[in-house]
Amino acid sequence: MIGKAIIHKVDGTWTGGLIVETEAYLAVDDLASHSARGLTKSNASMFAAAGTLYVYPIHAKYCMNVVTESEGSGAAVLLRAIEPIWGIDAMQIRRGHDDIRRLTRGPAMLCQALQVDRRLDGHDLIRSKSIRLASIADNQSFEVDDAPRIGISKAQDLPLRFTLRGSRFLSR
DNA sequence: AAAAAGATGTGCT
DNA sequence: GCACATCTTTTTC
Repeated sequence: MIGKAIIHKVDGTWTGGLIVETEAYLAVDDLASHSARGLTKSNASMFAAAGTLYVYPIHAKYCMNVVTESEGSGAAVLLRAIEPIWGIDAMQIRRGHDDIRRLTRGPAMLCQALQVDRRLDGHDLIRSKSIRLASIADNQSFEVDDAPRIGISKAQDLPLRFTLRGSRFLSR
């Protein structure tokens, strides 16, 4: 998913950018994953079909994930940071910062900049007209680094954090 | 019913 | 670098 784009349209204005940092949460043998203890009302969309948006609340903020496996599996990729490209002025207003590097440098910052909240949970990122994944560089290759995931207390050894090498827009 | 934990961010030192 | 605001979900009593 590194090198793809995420875009969201609100009131006719698109915001979004290039995905530069993600973390994978697995369907099996991953105690840090929300799917680890089975399907509940709050994590239901993580068990939907690949391409579904899973938005969950954390510490009075939101984070967004892309479901990555077949319906019923429970695997998803957390979008942690993007390089801002579209609607930078709108994102600056939503975030309350002019500094481009402080707009989308973390999963909750990203959701605030793109105005993503729980109403979008369960949306189809492939077919939606307003929030979707996009390819902007089909013939370009990207160098990706991996490392342990950030901010979790279980399964800290798994190298499931992925970053675009050399990006200036990573969360840490 | 009550309390704690959580895939976080900010502000202050 | 550390404390803490803030709120939903999950766990405990």
